[in-house]
Amino acid sequence: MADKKYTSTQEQIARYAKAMGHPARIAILDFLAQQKSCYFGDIHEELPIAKATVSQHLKELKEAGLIQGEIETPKVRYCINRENWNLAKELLKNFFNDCACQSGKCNK
Amino acid sequence: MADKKYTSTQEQIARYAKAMGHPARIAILDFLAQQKSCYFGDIHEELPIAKATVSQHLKELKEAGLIQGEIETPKVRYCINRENWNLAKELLKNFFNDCACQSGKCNK
DNA sequence: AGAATTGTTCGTATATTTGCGAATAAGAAA
DNA sequence: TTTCTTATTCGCAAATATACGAACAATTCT
Repeated sequence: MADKKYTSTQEQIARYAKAMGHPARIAILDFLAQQKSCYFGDIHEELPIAKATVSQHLKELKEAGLIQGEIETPKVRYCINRENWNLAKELLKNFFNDCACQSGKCNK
Repeated sequence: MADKKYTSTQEQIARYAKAMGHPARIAILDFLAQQKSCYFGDIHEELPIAKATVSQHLKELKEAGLIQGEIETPKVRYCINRENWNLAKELLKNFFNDCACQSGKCNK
């Protein structure tokens, strides 16, 4: 059981999943996905948390690659990072589809 | 921005995502999905972590509903919880598909 | 009964996450 | 220049998560 590591695919899936592992971040992604607005202020208004916390969640999503932000003085515009969004989508789709459950071979 | 909450769908997606937010847990799900075996010992052999830690990860996956376990003395058999697995799959599929990116309306 | 096998639980240490208010930065407006 | 708006960063506290070895529990084997 020693010196085993995880595959890079497993690491990547876990990374995206972790970024999505908080309701506030899902709400942010939902909001950006709907294109209601891309500005920090509007995102903040949508959430029940302080702006410092919103900023932190945005940072995590950005570091995971799911969103990107650019300054549009005096505001900051965020949006879905399309490329990585689709990558995450694919990885998760395959992850779920590769289960034997799909072919009815799952015990129980 | 006060007294807003998250939708139950957002909470549920975040819950599944959080459970999947660690490489070890993805590896466990991969392993169970492939039906290579369902026994604790075999899962443990596959991972670079102590059995106490494996047990903990399994507990989290079980609490999130993604797997289930039953004693098969003297071993313990784990397997994917098919119903919730498919639910997670659907929720995530919709989550990713509902993005305006999909229709090419995503800015940038 | 005693020993071996299989996993879980306990106790503990360390690291990360979540959250907030206050302080800060940077450009726009007065 | 001072002030206002907008958002990030800092400093801190509290809660969770991650990981391990040792102790336990439950059953089987000798």
